[in-house]
Formats: sequence, structure tokens, C-alpha cells
Amino acid sequence: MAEEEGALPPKSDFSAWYNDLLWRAEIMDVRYPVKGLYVWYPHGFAIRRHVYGLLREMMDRSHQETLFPLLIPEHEFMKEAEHIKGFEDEVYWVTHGGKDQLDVPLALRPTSETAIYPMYALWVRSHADLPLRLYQIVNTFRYETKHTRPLIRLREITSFKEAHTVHSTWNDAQEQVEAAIAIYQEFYDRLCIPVIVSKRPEWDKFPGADYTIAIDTVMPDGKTLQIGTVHHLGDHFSRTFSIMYEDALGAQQYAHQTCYGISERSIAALISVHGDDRGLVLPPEFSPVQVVVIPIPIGKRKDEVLLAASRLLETLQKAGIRARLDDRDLRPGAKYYYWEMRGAALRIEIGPRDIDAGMVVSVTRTGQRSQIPVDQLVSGVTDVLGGEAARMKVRAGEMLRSRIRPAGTTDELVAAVGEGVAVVSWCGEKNCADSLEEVTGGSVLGTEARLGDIGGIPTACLICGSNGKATLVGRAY
RNA sequence: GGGGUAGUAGGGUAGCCUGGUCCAUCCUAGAGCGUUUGGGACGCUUUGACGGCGGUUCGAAUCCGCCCUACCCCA
Repeated sequence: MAEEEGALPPKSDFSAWYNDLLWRAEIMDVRYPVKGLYVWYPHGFAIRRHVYGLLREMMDRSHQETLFPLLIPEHEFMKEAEHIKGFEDEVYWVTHGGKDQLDVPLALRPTSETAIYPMYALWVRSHADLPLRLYQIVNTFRYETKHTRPLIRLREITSFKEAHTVHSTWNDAQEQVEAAIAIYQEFYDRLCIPVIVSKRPEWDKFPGADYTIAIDTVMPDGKTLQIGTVHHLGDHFSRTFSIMYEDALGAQQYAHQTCYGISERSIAALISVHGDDRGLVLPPEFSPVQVVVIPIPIGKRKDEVLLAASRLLETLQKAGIRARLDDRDLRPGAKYYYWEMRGAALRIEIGPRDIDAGMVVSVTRTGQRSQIPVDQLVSGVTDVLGGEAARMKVRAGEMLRSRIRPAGTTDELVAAVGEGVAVVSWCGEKNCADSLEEVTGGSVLGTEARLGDIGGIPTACLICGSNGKATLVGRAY
């Protein structure tokens, strides 16, 4: 069928859809010849730039940006016992300089606590230095043994935004945890990605943390994707790295810390949550091309149409809209498909008919069609685009809610995890969690979920029947 | 962690068992020319590959070994 030409696999076949979309929409090229490392196409990188631009802007309100080295000396990396246990199997080591073996092996950071905290020990002197809130956006390396996936499970995480804060007291650090969660919620709200916030179980918390709050979303195949974490580090690291301050009374005190991060999984979620069978769909704020102008140049009025189109382009660009003119010698239909694949938020068509009417045809990526008078182009475009994000937010929110279901019996649990996320009652015992995971093939995501009222959840642990609390179970990426 | 399956031009494939005119083929690929253009245009010309390294052989996409990479399924 002609309509099938160049089509993506349907989104219902999510894995195939995702792999195909990545290169067809020019986001990532997966052909780099090293496992787990992928290349950003310029178009994908432009999406990243807009997403991380927002993240940076939000972080800058209460943090300062910094940059620490990629390499961490072995003796620093090996200081914090729990931390080592959590990461040592995934660390790449630089052992040679040229042909010489290094005296001190250097770790490629899998995360930067052990790079940053020795410096924090030097920088923090007094309670007046606190709170200290820094972040950096860097690449990190993890020797993943599981199946790698572009943007999702990587050996080089190219875009890790990690924040590291220092506070006087445990409670101050806890407040920072809440502040960080609020930032991340706002961030994902802007991306129109609905999230689930919950507290990870003990065995799944960050190595060296008091507790971990995770932010998950649900992918189109019903599996959850962790797209942000916030860790309360207590004084574990400050004791290890001697991060101390002199309090108001002149006594030396160990500081309390938090750290939290977001990676390019945010981009994976953005693409996956909103995309459709025709390709990328992006909130206009993050689309590299917000408006594409497509001339419909028929016969002898070709020059006239092209001139009108380039005037439109100029008007849009002057108004600060990321606009492009597609004047390639292709049929208009081919261009529509091309830009839909790449997630252009709005298409403006102009042909002889439109010129005569003093109007242009506008079609949003989600299919809202209208006509805009040429002399009100900018306000018309702004209006039409303004509604897109809200529509996407509603649609994605409904999708997420439909994937979360309470379960009071084992059958309901298995069914719910098959479709998405189950909310069950769990007593808190590891044995019962193991059972929950075993019958579902999923994992216990967390407790204390901030979901509003789910309702319909018994208080008795689904496994053992003793007193339990609401717990999320799902299959995770 | 365990098991499959596969890698041939930008993409998709045939050929492989049974080494040799294999100058293979198709396209939504690239370059060029012309006709075209309101939802994936057409004609002609043309470009371009056997995942990597090593081995066997007069001769390897094809046989052998090692490695790399990808996808799927199961703990």
C-alpha cells in the first residue's frame, strides 16, 4: 500500500518503534562500533539542548553550575564502603599512560561523589558556607553487563545532570530532598511527562544513602523507566571524606548531604511518551523546529509563492520562533511526512490559493488544522502552539493513570503488572517483596507513592497478611 | 547471568550448505539531467558492499578460528 511507504513500525510494537524512530527522526545513530555508546545526531542533540537548557535554567535558580574531572584516583574512589560495593563491578579503570602502568589507577566516574567530596572537605569550613548547592552536567561511564539500549541503558551516560548539596543538619538535607523533588516534578511537568514519585526499598537505594526517592514514568509497553533520583546521604560521605563545619558555638560538626540526578533518560521518556505512529511529537518548547513553512509552488506562480514563503519565515524568525523554510524540490506530501517524523510542532502551508485569500494553512503536529491571516501570523502561530503542550499533558496523564491499578489479590497483581504498575499492600519484609517480584516478574518500585488517592487497597500485606502499606510493583527498564 | 538469531552499498534483501563470469537485485539512499509539485511524483544516466582480524586455497561474501556489534527470548 502506498500509505505504508516509509512508515514506522506501529507504536504498539514499542521496541521496534523506538529503535526505528531513533534513526529515522535523526536522534541517535546506534552504529558506533562500541557496545553501549551511541552518537547524537545534530537533530537529537538540538532536542537535548532545549531540554537541558530548561533544566539548567531551573537549577540555576538555587544552585551553581560547576565542573569536576572525569578521572577519580583509586584511593578516593575506594573510601566509602557501601558506595564501592554498589559500583565497583561497573567501573572502567584507566591503568596506563602510554606504555607505562600508572602508579595510581584512575576510575572513569560512574557518578561523581568521590570526585567532588574531597574538594568539598576543603571548601566547607563554617556553617556560613552552608548550604552548598552545586551541580554539573557531564558524561559518566558504567560498564553495563545487561542489555544496553540507546538513551536508556548506556555505558557512557552522556548527559548526567548531577547535583551535590551540603547542609548543617539532617533535617536541612531532608528539606533539600523535598526541594529537589519539586524541581524535578516541575521539570517533567514542562516536558508534559507524568511521573510517579516514590521511596525506593532499602535494597534498591543509592549505595551510601540513607534513603532514595525515585521518579519513574511508564513507557508505552507498560514498563517503568526511572527518570530521576534524589538521595539523602545523611552524614555517611561527610564522615568518610571529612566534610566538617564549625557551628555557631565553635564546635566541629559533620555535614549532611544530598545528591540527585537526571540523565538522557529524560529524552527517552520525552520521545516515547509523546511519539506516535508517524514519528516524534514534542512539546513546542523543545522542538528544534517549531514551525516549518512549506511552499506549495504550482506552475507559473512558483516564484511568487517562494517569495511569500520566505517572507513568512522572516516574520516568524524575527519574532523569536524557531522556524524553517523547506524549499526543497519535493512534493509537499513528502515534506509533511518528513517533518512529522522529526517532530516539527507546526506546519504552515502557503500556496496560490492562500496568497489570494491572505491566509495560510496551519496544521499542528497533533493534527489541529486552522487558517491564520497573514497579517496576524505571529499571534496566530503563538496561539495555536500554546494549546499543544496542554493537550499533550492531558493525553499523557490519562495514559499513565490507565496504567496504574490497585491489586488486592495475586491474580489482580499479576494482571496489573502485565499492563503497567500495580499498587498493593506490602508489610515491608524482604521475603514478601521477593514473593511479589517472583509472581509478577516485576520489581518492587517503592512505597510512599505520591499519587493522590488510588483507593481500593487493603491494609493487609498481599503475601503474608500482616499490616502493610501501599507499594508499587512494576516491570522496570 | 543463560540461551538463540543475525551482520552483504545510506536502507532492505538474494547468494553461502555445494569456493570460480557475482558486473546480483530492489528502495523511502547519494550524485546528475529533464518533466513535475495542495498528503510519500516520474523517466533516464550514474555511485556504492560482502562487520573486523587471521587461516585454508591457484582462487573466499561462501570453508575454518578468534574477536566485535546488533536484535529477540528466558532467570
